[in-house]
Amino acid sequence: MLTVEDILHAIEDGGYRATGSRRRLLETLAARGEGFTAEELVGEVRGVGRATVYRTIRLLLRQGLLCKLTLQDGAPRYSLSRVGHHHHVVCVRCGAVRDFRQSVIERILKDLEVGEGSAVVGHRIEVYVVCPGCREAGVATSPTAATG
Amino acid sequence: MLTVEDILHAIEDGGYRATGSRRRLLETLAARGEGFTAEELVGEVRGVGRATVYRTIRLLLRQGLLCKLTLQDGAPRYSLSRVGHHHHVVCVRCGAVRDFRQSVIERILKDLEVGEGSAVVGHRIEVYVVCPGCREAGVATSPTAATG
DNA sequence: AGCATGAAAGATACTCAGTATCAATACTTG
DNA sequence: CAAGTATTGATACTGAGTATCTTTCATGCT
Ligand SMILES: [Zn+2]
Ligand SMILES: [Zn+2]
Ligand SMILES: [Zn+2]
Ligand SMILES: [Zn+2]
Repeated sequence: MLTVEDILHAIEDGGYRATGSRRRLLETLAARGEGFTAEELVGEVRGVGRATVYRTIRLLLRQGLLCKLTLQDGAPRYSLSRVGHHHHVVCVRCGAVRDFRQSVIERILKDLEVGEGSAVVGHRIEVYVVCPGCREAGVATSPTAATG
Repeated sequence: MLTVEDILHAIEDGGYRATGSRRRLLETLAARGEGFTAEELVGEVRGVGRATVYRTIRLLLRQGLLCKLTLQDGAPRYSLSRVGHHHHVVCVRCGAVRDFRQSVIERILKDLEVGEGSAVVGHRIEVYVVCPGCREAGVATSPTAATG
């Protein structure tokens, strides 16, 4: 997992400035690490405005330093990125995020290109779970809703 | 693919009424079929209010008659559902949607449960493409952005 | 250290997607 | 047809994010 300093360096390498606001934001963000909303950040980091929070998120997304993922209902959520292509396992209760990668799946999705006549330009995979902690604490989960 | 009558019957079977607004909405929606936004529907169906369009969308989603999918940037899009669990291939240019299913992937994602200690409650897979039509008409595509 | 310059920040207004409220209307059933 | 409930429309509102515009900060130069 990337550290605050790693990220600030990456920002500078991209030709942007490592400012105080960005540092404070990154520290807040790193303290959460796995799974948070933009508004949570806005609420938690003090002395940094809403617009700056969103601008920084956009910057980090562009640099590939942050992941934007989608809950079952479409609600957005962010997670610090690890290097390289990967996907996410998200707890539908607490929003905790875990990364994963399965080269088999990558190969299968790449092969879709052939049967399709279309150029594949990307994909998204999200796996929704109830994590062990939430399972203990919680009531019964409704089964997989029709995703399609 | 489901017809308007199929869907109206399913609505009635769910204990809801097959009203004129719902019929008109479904006809507009079926004419598009593959890939549209809620606001496009609002604009295209006449004599049906915004709130009703969104309410009907929500109803159809609950009944599994409609799919809500997510573009690369997180923008929402809808598509008439086919029966059973499946995923989507979406053109990033025109928004056309094609369904697909790969039992291999289903099995792999189910196995994640084991390595995870968590109960898998669902997943989402979206494959982003430039469809043949758009590829002809268009400029060069930027390669897969960091999805993670 | 002092200053010029452009990047970044703050405030605010705005857009887009979707929900809540509530009075008016349309279905259904007796 | 009347009563009662589901549905609708209008409108206001929330949540997520962007645009604009003025002020402030970081940098590099002297
Ligand atoms: Zn992948
Ligand atoms: Zn579908
Ligand atoms: Zn699946
Ligand atoms: Zn990630």
